Amino acid sequence: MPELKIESGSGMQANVEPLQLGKRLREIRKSLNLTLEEASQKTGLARSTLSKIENEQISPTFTAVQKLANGLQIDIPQLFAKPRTTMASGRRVLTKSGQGTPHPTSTYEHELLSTDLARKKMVPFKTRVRARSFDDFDDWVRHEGEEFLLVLEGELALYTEFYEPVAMVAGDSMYYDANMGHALVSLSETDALVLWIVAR
Amino acid sequence: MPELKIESGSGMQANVEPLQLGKRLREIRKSLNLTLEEASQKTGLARSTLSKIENEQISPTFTAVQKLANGLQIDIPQLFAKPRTTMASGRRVLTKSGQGTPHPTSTYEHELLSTDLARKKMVPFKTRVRARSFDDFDDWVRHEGEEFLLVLEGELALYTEFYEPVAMVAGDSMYYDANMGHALVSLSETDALVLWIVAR
DNA sequence: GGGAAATATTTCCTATACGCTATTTTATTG
DNA sequence: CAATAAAATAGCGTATAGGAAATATTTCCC
Repeated sequence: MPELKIESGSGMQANVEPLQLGKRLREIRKSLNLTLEEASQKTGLARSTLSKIENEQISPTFTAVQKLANGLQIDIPQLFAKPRTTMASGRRVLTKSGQGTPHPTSTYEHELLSTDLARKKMVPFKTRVRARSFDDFDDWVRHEGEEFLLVLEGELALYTEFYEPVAMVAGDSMYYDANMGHALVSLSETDALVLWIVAR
Repeated sequence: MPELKIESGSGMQANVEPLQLGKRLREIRKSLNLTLEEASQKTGLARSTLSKIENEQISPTFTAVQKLANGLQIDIPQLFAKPRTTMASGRRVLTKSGQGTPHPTSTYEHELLSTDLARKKMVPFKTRVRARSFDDFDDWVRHEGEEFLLVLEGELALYTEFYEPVAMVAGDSMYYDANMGHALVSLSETDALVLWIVAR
């Protein structure tokens, strides 16, 4: 399959230079290896209509754009946005079980599940919360961003600033604003295991 | 690769819900303290046209949208983007095991682990990949953002566009750019269970 | 509340987007 | 290279977006 090409010279404001929607759409369709006929099936728009849009012979209505976005699985802001410079396209990092980068602290034992994290949107950990860790709990953790956690093993309590603490068992998950003070303590005799993801 | 058509209601897609462009535009115009007449002057579109667009009586062409964006000094991606306002400080959402919002498709069974997801940075799923789902695999999934996944149960293969497929077992995790085509298939006789997080 | 000014909506006409079918162009195969 | 298939484009009728002016609605005085 062909490489997804990314425009380089698009200005940041859409009004500065007139965003070549048709060209963009053609590139996307090509990168998906679709013919006009196939794209037509997926989007519900006629072959000829797609052709005209791509050749900038007509200016699609917003409903047409919606059908396009839905059918080709592209989201609309992305369609109009200037190309972002993120992680190089085609990158992936596999972490085999237990092979993450260790990161121990007194209460927790973090295992970083993805390297090269500077440019990423999320930072995934697998964290072992030591048994009976309540004594070590003195102050809230608090930082920018949002967190998601899923209990993999054991039982623990999540303390959060504006709420009562909540007990969690394997399978339970929590999503919260990391600016709100938070802390995890194990309730069980054995360690608890948690998947922990932080987004900036 | 075998034949199958693409699900349009996968829930990971950004544009499943209608997106009320007209309502949005009216809000913007009001917030700028502009009358239809003034907006008309700035955009070059007729009063009546603006009115119809705001009342969703017509679907503006892309050229009309460009004029609007130009005249009112808004950039187009922003116009279509969902409200990016971060979650109100101090918020949290607990999801007990098995109590997420179900979201079934032909190959996968998604359980959404956090409600009110539009404003969040991450969208967490727990996904059951049906046993022997290989036959259903037709085309890459591809969208804006980055994904992290952790295998909770079973064995499966992650196919990614620029690499060889990789086999994963419980405890293995993967971080990748979602613009790169990707697809998960189960290798085992039983279903596989995966934690899946998408960041925009 | 009545009247006038400001603002928004509706009407009607013209311009153009969209779909169907025909035609041209590009790719494939012997 | 010819013949054929596949894909993209063009032509034309119909549906709908866009603009000018008329009508309706709201706002603001007194």
